[in-house]
Amino acid sequence: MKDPQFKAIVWQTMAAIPPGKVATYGQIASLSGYPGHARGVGHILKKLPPETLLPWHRVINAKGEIALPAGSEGHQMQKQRLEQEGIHFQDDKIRLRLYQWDGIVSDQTPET
DNA sequence: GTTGTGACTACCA
DNA sequence: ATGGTAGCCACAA
Repeated sequence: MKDPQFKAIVWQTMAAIPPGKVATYGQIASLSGYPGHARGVGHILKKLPPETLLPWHRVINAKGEIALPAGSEGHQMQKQRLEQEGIHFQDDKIRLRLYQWDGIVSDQTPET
């Protein structure tokens, strides 16, 4: 679809992620009203300016890890920020995945 | 205009 | 459980 609002909505959804919690691209897309558009979200994040105030670091892939290439600038920063928010990592993978805010649905933890 | 690429996912083998 | 494939979208050339 060609919804010019897509980007804006994604931004809002992303901004709604509370500290200490993270969401996957797919969740962002779904919550934004566009299920299945995870990739679009990813691209939008990439397009975000470095000085953005959006909590882009709280967005991770479905595997529970940082989507950015390991070793890249963003990857390191994101990991650092997440740990700063109290999110525990385990071999570059997030252990706690809490998708739950504003009374919105929650996701189960794979593995557990 | 089409083609290719990418901070993704879900599904099937 | 791991690996390959197809579907999605936005953007650059």
